Amino acid sequence: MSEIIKAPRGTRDILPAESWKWEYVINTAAEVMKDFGFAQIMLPMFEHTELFSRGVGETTDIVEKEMYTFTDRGDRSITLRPEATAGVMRAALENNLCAQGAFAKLWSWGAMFRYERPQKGRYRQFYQIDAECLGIENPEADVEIIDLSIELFRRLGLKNLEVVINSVGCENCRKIYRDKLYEYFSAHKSELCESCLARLERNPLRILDCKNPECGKIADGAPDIYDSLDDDCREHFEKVRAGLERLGFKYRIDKRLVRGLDYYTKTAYEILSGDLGAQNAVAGGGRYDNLANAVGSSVKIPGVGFACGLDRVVLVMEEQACSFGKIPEPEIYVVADDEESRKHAQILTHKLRNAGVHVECDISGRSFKNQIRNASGCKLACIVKDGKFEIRSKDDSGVGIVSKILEREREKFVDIKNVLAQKSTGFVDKALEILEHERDHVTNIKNVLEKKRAGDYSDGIVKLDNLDEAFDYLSANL
RNA sequence: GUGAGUGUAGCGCAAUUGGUUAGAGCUUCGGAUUGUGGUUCCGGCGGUUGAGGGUUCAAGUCCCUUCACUCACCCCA
Repeated sequence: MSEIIKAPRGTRDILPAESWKWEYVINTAAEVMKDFGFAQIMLPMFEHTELFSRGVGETTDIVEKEMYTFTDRGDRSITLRPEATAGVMRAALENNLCAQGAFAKLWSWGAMFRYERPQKGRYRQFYQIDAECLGIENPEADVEIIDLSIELFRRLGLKNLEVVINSVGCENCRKIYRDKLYEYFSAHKSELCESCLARLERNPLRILDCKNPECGKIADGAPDIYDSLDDDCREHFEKVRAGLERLGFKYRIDKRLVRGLDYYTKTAYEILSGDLGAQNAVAGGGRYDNLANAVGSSVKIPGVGFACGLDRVVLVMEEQACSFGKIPEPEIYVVADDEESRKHAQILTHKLRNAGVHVECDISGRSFKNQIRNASGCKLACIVKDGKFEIRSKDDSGVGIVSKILEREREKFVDIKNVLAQKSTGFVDKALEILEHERDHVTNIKNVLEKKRAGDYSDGIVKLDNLDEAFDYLSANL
């Protein structure tokens, strides 16, 4: 027991009980992406370390302490991707997807890796759905990306979401703002928490993000980023806002929203869920106009995109009891009695599956009885016995045996008559007991008869003499 | 990296102030029963109580170490 090797910390197996839900989410995402004109791109899960250290930013937490980095046999420094955007950009540059003013709308999904302490909604190997629009500076691209992410959640049926946006300005604005913040916070050094003191030197914007209430108070009085935005950035932000309003989206502006990755410029946004734990961001994204240059491009390739945490989406959907479509379960269960019947059952199952039907047939050697027990969940059961095929439909259950039950009832009434006639001790109770006991059967008959009145005259049991007939019947009656 | 909580059958749980052979339920498998179809009954499988050490006549229970999980900080999706 204790010797079994376990999955590494922060990783997990998405088991059959869960995986069908994931499939639904990914399929839904694929549909939304198609409707928005985004094409799928599949990327390596590891890249040269430099891509992330330069793209994401040397001073970010991701690069400083969260990357899975190793040296391969060729002495190259390799890193398991901690996020998707840098890789998408790399692929676009390498394959000239944005050459000569062309633009690309790309989406992808897959595993990301970050070395962090796991907790609710956070894993070391986690999954993201990711969409990027490369080569467009126009704010309408920002709006489309935000629209896309909201539409994805709308289709998945998520409730209780909040869209939060901000502008972090371009490189120039940010430099100016950064200096202002540095000046401001330097004057309050003694009141800042330990980590904020470190942030002051490296990235004062992060202090705005601090959840420490003391730091929060000081941050409240900090200079406003909007006073540092130049005309272009301000106009861009206004246009994004106007676009969102045009589409009827509600959003909140949060001046403290600072994305943790250095490449963001201008638009930054997050979609938060109230039904997650402390890790309440279900998606996040924004614009990154100088990522391309950071990873070595000589031409400027602007971009906007977002990433959505799949693990968290599934978590929230479960929390909110959202639909994941249909649970995959067999439409037909083929039950076999003896060795000879098992052979027929096997062939019939094979033929039905050839025809694209989800069929189950026992392969473990279960008893006839247990096979039937298992079949009871299916819409149709085909029982193979003595070379004959008997098909029973779940919906019509019991229809074929009405007469048998009625006969039984008649016997019961005779019993009651006898009991009453004897007038022994407690005879009334005994008679009532018999009637009570049979009440279920009576309502069963009632249901069956009502079905018949509704026009359903099949008796629920179809007897067929050979395999081909059984196949034809089953194919036609799904 | 820091803090708190939890580890007992495949799953979710129980076991008196430390006291006999660690128990039922669900699942699974087999049998009986019926209207051969979600019923009911009987039975089988299933455990080094996360691991290691200590205290004790005696440890699932107390102490230490370690590992894992969970939640939170940090940060993010």
